[in-house]
Formats: sequence, structure tokens, C-alpha cells
Amino acid sequence: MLKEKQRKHMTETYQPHAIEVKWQQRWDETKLYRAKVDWDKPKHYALTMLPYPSGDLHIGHWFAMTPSDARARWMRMKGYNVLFPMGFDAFGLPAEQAAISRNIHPWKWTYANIERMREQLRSMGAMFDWEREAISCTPEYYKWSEWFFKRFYEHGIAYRGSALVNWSESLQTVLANEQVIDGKDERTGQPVAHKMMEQWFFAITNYADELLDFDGMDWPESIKIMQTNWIGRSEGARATFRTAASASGGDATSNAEGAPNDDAASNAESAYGRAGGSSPTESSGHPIEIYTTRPDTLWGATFMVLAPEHDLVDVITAEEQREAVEAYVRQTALETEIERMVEDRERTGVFTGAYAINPVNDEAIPIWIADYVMITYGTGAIMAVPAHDQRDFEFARAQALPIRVVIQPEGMTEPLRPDAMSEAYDGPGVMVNSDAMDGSVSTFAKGRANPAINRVIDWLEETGKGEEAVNYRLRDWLISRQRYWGGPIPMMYDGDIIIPVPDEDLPVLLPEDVDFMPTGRSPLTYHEPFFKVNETVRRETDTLDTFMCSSWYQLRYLSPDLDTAPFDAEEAAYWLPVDVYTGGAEHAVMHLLYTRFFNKVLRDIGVYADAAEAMRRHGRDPDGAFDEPMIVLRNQGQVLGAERQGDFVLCSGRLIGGKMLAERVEVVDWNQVPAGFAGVFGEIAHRTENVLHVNMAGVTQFVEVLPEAETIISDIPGANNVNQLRHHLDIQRMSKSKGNVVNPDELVAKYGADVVRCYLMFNFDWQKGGPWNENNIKGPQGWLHDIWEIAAAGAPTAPGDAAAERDIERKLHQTIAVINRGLEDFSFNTAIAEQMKFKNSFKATLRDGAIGAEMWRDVMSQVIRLLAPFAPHIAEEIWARLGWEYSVHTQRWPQYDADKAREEMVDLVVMINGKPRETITVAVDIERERAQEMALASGAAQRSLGGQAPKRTIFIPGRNGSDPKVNIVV
RNA sequence: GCCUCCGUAGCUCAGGGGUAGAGCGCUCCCUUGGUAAGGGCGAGGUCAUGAGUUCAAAUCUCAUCGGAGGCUCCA
Repeated sequence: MLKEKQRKHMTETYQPHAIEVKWQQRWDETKLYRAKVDWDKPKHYALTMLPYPSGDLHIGHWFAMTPSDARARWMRMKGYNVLFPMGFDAFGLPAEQAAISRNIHPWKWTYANIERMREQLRSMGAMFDWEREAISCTPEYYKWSEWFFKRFYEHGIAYRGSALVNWSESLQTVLANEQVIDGKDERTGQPVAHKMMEQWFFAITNYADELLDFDGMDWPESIKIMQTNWIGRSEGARATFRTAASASGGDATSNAEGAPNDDAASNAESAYGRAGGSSPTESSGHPIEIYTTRPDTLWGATFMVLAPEHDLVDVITAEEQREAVEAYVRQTALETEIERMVEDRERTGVFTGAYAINPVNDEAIPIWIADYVMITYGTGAIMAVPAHDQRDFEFARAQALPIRVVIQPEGMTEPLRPDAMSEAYDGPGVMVNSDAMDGSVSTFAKGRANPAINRVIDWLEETGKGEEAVNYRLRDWLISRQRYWGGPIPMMYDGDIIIPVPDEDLPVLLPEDVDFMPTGRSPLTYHEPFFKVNETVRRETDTLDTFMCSSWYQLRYLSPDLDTAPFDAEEAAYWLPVDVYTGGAEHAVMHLLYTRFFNKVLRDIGVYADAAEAMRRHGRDPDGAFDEPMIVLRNQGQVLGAERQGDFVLCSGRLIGGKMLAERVEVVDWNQVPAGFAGVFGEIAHRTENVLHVNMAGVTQFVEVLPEAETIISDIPGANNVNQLRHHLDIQRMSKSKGNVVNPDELVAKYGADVVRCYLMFNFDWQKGGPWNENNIKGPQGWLHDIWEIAAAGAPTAPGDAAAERDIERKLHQTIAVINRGLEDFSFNTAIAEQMKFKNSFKATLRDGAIGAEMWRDVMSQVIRLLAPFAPHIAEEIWARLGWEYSVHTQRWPQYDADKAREEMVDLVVMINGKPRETITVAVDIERERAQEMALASGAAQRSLGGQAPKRTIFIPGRNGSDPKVNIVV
């Protein structure tokens, strides 16, 4: 009976599906992955970006999550108490679009998707603790998003303000700057327009400086650089120009036509004359503040430019210029961001008829408006220094405005002449034409580090003409959206008065009984029971940007069911901060910047106070623990679609005007072209409907397949048609429209989850990604198969060979070292490759009959534990079959032993003039004298020396695995 | 235009001053009682190009070429 069973066990092949489902259930039942606070154990919070419930799990989710899971499992086996939660970022536009186009309520659509994706996520065999699941669209969750909003409002972080915002016509909502890429909406790729609107903002700019500090954060350099660039800190000065009393007043040159075009005079004492001692009175001049990073060029300002949207445009424009100015303003308003950003476009602008007094030299200069000055950056007004700024230079040339050199280039003996310049000079030099500042040395350095800038800033401050200033490219985070499917903003209005919804009334619930009409407006705006609080009070109908929900989800996982606070302080004290965060780099300046900001606000408004107190009670120092939400960040790359060869076709028909009208198309092998074939043949490079673009020896031939044509594809049985012809597909992103998506469910059905996991980890550099190639799945499949076979064969009965066993032990420990390093560095591919290598050695040694039973069991016990994080199901199954205690996933990770990994004998390499010539087997710890002696005595050395003494002998001791060498220079 | 990363076998990738590596693929052979398979042998690389440093460069430096990503009237 027992014998029978034993035999069955021996011959059973690896059948992934049965064991995977079995163990997933067992893990659930035994709550194997439940993570609980345990102050006696070190904690590890591993977090992977939560998915949007779009309907189906994509292979990209597997690629992002399963390696993260392997690493979390490894940490757990190393003795950490690991939290690895999962949830859904469930508010957002696709649900609302589905509601409109398919008449299904967003709740239903979203929940159905979540149900489905939970099952798919389960099939990964990941160690998610599902009891900690958080879903951002539930009232239990968004109650706290609203609560945070109120706290932000109370602390002046959330405010309602009027600003030029990004309006997406296609989405019918405003968007944050971070969600606009190249002037287009990040989601749909549709152009975005600028609109002046009153909206809710978060004052992320208050934190600009702190967000630039990445101290103590182990984040990819590229992300830190992207965030730094996005914040865009620059140093310089602010100065206030005042409008001249009138264009004709003072000594200013009167020129109603616009600006003078006397280029030759531009380097003269003054282009327009000076206002002289009679500077404009306070009442006569409107202050126009400018920001510049080059205060050392203030004396070179020959005109000013305001953004067309600037408040003062209307005020200062002279009557005779009003028509032209207004026309220009209107035209600019119609332009989208994209049109305005096109490079090399003509520099357009209009003179306002007004002049401004340059505070440094009291000179009157004309004020223009032009679209190259952005209202959203700096003060929306610039002093134009055409000699030293390329944009101003181009504008000056286009509008025939004067140019004055105020930095004499370094190393140039002759004075730089404006009329000889073909571009602005922005290099180092000496200040000239700048009154008392002449002679100051300007370098490439920015801010105060530049001596000239430093001196000018001091002077500006002493004379009260300006001051040192720091400017940021970062704008405040626009948080309101004119959409339905988002968290309600807990605010009400009584006329102009803003009334926060009382805490006890939170959450403001999203009404369900709304009509989804394709009007582009949020259903909330015509849902009276929602927005009408009473006769005078109206509720806010805008909703929260979904990025707000995902800015704090790592906190909700701590206690997803808690209804008295956003998170439990005891849990937070133990688990926070997130130790390792993984996800896509596409969130560099969106989610990853927002969540850092959000966390800092929470810290500053005291949301972490209780958690800090709990930390102290447990003897952990809370200092700095809440400065950053995620300590280590790693981004996975992207799995791309596979390259595909197009079908090779023989087409016959008649040629008309360089195009073939084909009556017959046959798919063949490239080498099966009949001799003397007269038609078109080659690979299908592209196909649109029934027109084939055939690559015939490098030349594209067009073939129109006639409706009645015969199509023969021998691989596809039955009658074929033109739609079955496959065209060439380059490596590119996976997308439904390209038909190159890979469905993980199908892969799991075909190979099993463990094989898919291992394939994803093995075949790509995780942080880089790459093209899909299902052929390569055979590698990991064969590996797991072999492990299974080795286990199924059972322990050998013959006694082992001591030397061979020692060799295997050494290799095993060398392997452990590589796996540890691979997991530590997110180099999952190397960790698996090393295990494959070890398996090969072990298998070969087993075949030689050199492994004894005891050794076999010892090696297997370690091999299976090493395998467990990568292929959790098969590891669990083999572990159980070998009779060991449940579960392999709670076992201790094999301990690396450097002594066991050490080689005893190594090859001493004898090199002659740097070229290896011979090897001698020696002890690892061979000393210099002995090694050199042996090398000089070697045949190779004797031959090349020919009795002469060597010029030089260099000994290189072997270290970490490399062989010792002796280089003999002859 | 600027910034970051990267060019190693047919493919996907390790390595990294000291003998050029892995998996897949490929050739040939064996097995056909693990069979939508197994085993064995093997071929295949000027480490993108050029210069420099060194006893020694795939590795370090510089330049060039090529690729990927990001930023871009940022005053």
C-alpha cells in the first residue's frame, strides 16, 4: 500500500494548476499572510502601487507586483515582520466614462472590476494581506480624504483661489499642471486650454524647498532629478519698475508707432533718454514687479514685456495702441498651450504705448506684451535684455528694438557690438555700461555664487530698488475637478462665504441616484438634493483630484476599518514609514511628489502626534520618522509588446499604376519563392484594410487585395481572408489597438503562476523592462521542472563522495550570496540565473552518484527555501512532499556561510605582458613570494624569458572569487 | 537645446582594471517506457567607435556615434 503510494509520488509530473489553487486556499485558511503588529520583531513595510480597477489585470501589473512580492517574502524569511498590503485606487474618469457610454453606474462598474481583479491578483500567489485592503471610493475611505481636506483648509494649505488653470475640453474639467504633458492632457492626449477660474488649491509651493531635500531617501537618481526640475528653484532678484507718467512725459522719446528701431544707436548712452532727476511720483507710476536670475544685466534692459494676461495690460495701454493690444490679447487667449510652446515660432508682440522707468538707471523703456512671457511663471513680467537673453534677442530683432551690451565677454578685447551679434551672449564676462557696477566679474555661476550678481543684489537692497528673490516653477496643486466620480469636497457656500461641512457630518456622500448624461458636466451640478443645502447655502459640486486619494492610502492600510480616525496610531507607530515602495516611474512628478507633500503637511499639522507618542512608549525615536512617506523607492520598467515578423507573401494579379491588384495571395516561407515568380513577394510591413505594404527586397510595394481574391494561409485551416494576414510589428508598448497585449490569465492557465512569475523576474532587467518574448518562458519552466524532478526522484541511496559534496556545498553558499545581493538590489534576474546554475551543477553531481542521502536532504531543504520567494506554490508543494513542516514561507532563510563558500584551490594565472599564458593550481591563500616563484618557474615564463631576468613581476592576489595572477613583464 | 541612464553572444541580460559569463535560441549526436519531452557534445563575442592613463582597459578618463527616458520660451 505504502509502496504503491510511494511509486505514484515518484512518477507524478509537475502540474502547476492543481497545486497552485490548493496552496492559495490553504494560505487563506491559515491566514499565513496576516500581518500584525509585533514589537518584538523588526518591521518591514513593503508597498507596491495600488492598481486602478480598470477591468482586467494587465501583464504590467504582474511585472510590477510579483517581483515586489518575492522581495517582501524574502524579507519575511529573513526574520522581518512584513506588511505587504493591496487595494484599489478606485475613483477616476474611466468609471464615469463607462457610466455615460454604457449606462452602468460607476459603483457597479468599479465594484465588478474590483471583484474580478481580486481574483486575478490572488492567482499571482502574492503574500497580500487582504484584511488590510483599502478601496478609495468607499465612504469609509473618502470620509477621511474629506477630513484631511478640512484640516488642510484650517491650516491654510487648502484655499480657494483664482488662477489661470488648465482646462481640458475633452474631459470637461480642470487639471493640475502635473497632469498636463506637452500642453496635452496626460490621459487622453487632447489639447488643454488656459482659463481663468476660481478653484481649490493645495499650497504645495509652501513646501518647495523641503521637497528639494532628498536627504536620507534611497530613491532613483532619475526621480530625484525629475522632481528637482519640476520644482524648478531659481535664485535671482526682484525689482520694481514703474510706468512713466506718460509716454511723452519726461525725457522719454515719444514714439506712438511703437518703439524706436534705431539699432545703431542702441549701444549709446541711452536708447530712450533718461527720466533724469525727476523720477515719476508715486501716483503717476504703476509698479510692475519683475523677477530675474540675471540682476547683473539690469542695465541692459531696453524694453519690458508683460504676459498678455497681466493685470496691468489694460490699465497702462495707451489709447492709440488699445485696439492692437486688445486684438493681440484675444488672439493669445485662443491659443492652446501647445501652440504657444512651439519652438522657432515667430516672436510676436504688441507695443502698449506705455513706458517704464528702469529703477537702476531711471531710463524709460517701452512696455510690450508678448506671448513668450508666461503669466504663470515669476511675476508675469520681464525686463528684456536682448544682448544677454536669447528670447529677448530674438524678440528685439523681430521687432527692431535696441540691444545694449552690459556684459563684455571674457577673453574678448574689442567691445562687443550689438549689430555684430547673431545671438545673445549669456557667458561670463565683465559688467559694462552699468554705472557704478562696471567692472564686476560675472561668471557661469548662478545666484549669489556669481560675484557680479552678488554685488548687484547687495546694491539693490542697499538702495531699496530691489531684493534677493527665489522663484519656483512649481505651482500650487489644483485639487478640484468638475467631475462626479471623485471624493466630494466638504465645503458649502453662502454667497461668497465659505462654510466647511462640520466634522460630524462627514462624509459628504456622493449621491447614487444621478443621471449620467453626455453633457460633459458633472451630474452633481444638476442634482438639487445634493447641492441645495437650504435656500441660501449651496454645496460644492466639484470633487477631489484622485491623486489626493492616493496620497495617503499607505496610511489607510494600517487600519482600513477604523471609523474614528484615518489610521490607528499604534499601527502607524509600528509600521511607518514605508520601507520599500515599488511602482512605475510615470508618477515621478505626480503621485510621488504629491504623497511626499501630503505627508509633510500631516506631520506639520499634528496628524502623527499620537503615533509619535506611541513610538516613544515602545522605545522608538519618532524624530524624523514622519518626514518622508517612503524611504526606498524603486521603479520597474515596462514590458513591451513582442516584435513580430509579418507574413511572407506571394502575390499575383495585375499591376496598375505601380500598385498590384491581387487575385491571389499566398503565405509561404521566404525561401519558397518559385524561380522566376513574376508577382510581388516579401514580408508584409504594414496593412491597412485590404492594402498590403509588402517589403520586397527593401522596396515597399503596394498590393490591393481584391474582394474576390484567393487568400491561402496554410497555418490557418479553412477559407482564409485578407484580415488574417499578419503585418510586421515593431517592439512597442502593449495596447489593445495594436493587438499585442499579453493576457496574464491565459499565461497562468498555460504555464502556471510560478512559471509566469519566474519568467517575468528572470527575463527582464526589472528596472528596465523590455520586449515580450514568450519563447524564453521555456527557461524558467525547464528550471522549475528540473527542481520538481530532482525532488521527485528522492534522496540517493548510494553514499556520497566527500569532495563532490564539499564542492556542492561551496557552490550552494556562493549561490546564496548572489541571491541575497540580487534581491537586495532588485536584480531578480541574476538571483534566478544563479539558482539555475546551481541546479545544473547539482543535477550533474547527482547523476554522477556523488551525493549522499544526508547531503541531498540538506541541499534540498535550502534549495526549496531559496526558491520559495520566487515560486511560492511549487516550493510549498515540494516542501510538504519532502515531509517538512508547513509552511516553507515561515522558514528561516538559508544563512550564507563565507567559510563554506570559500574556494580551497584556485588557478594561478601566469600572464606575460598582460596576456594570460598558463594556469597552475595552487592554494587560495598563496602568498606573493611563492606565487611569483611558481610563475617564474612555469613553462610559459621560461620560454618568454629565455634565461633573462624579467623587467617586472606583479602579483595580484585573488579576491572575491577571482583567481590570483602573476603578470611578468618581459 | 538641456539633464539622466544605457550600448557585452542571434535574443534577453549578468559582470566590471587582471583567463569573456548565464538562460533561451542555434548545430550535431543519443534517448523514444518522464514524450506538446529528456540527455550529451559544440559553435558563436575587436565587450558601439576613436584616443588617453596603466605592467595590464570590456572595465577608468575624454571625445564621437547610436538608443531609452525626462525637461523645455522657466525670465
